[in-house]
Amino acid sequence: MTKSYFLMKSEPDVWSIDQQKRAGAKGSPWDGVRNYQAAKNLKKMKKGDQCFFYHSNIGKEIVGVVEVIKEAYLDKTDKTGRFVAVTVKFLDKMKKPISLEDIKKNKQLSHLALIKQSRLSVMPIDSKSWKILNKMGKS
DNA sequence: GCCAACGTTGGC
DNA sequence: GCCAACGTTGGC
Repeated sequence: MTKSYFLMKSEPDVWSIDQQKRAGAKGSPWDGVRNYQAAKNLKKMKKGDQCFFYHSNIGKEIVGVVEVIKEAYLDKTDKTGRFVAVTVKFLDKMKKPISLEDIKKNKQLSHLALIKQSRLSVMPIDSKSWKILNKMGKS
């Protein structure tokens, strides 16, 4: 089974990596997504897939990694019943957060939707970029 | 706080 | 089904 990788954005004001950490092994729902493209990406997630946790607006950096523990289900916070949520649990925090600035500087990462489509909040990350970013977050 | 980019809504 | 108006996201 090969894992897929993603990146999810959250405003730390609303939901931060530290809150995710406090949620512990039970994890917590990643809900509130109201965009079809993002929802499509949520539906692609399988148990065991990993996602970068990105702080938007404040920080603008990848701050950690979470793991999908429950695959897409109807988002209870969505009255229209059109959108889905997944459940994720905290895995790791970056030794060094990876700033958007640094990601932009890396030519190997210039194809990422994070840069090209700034408004998309859930996006796939290819395994090569995943490795590069993980490396960046360690040093 | 501003505004560009872009997604959604609703009138026709 | 088109598109103008409007709303939201997120970088700066």
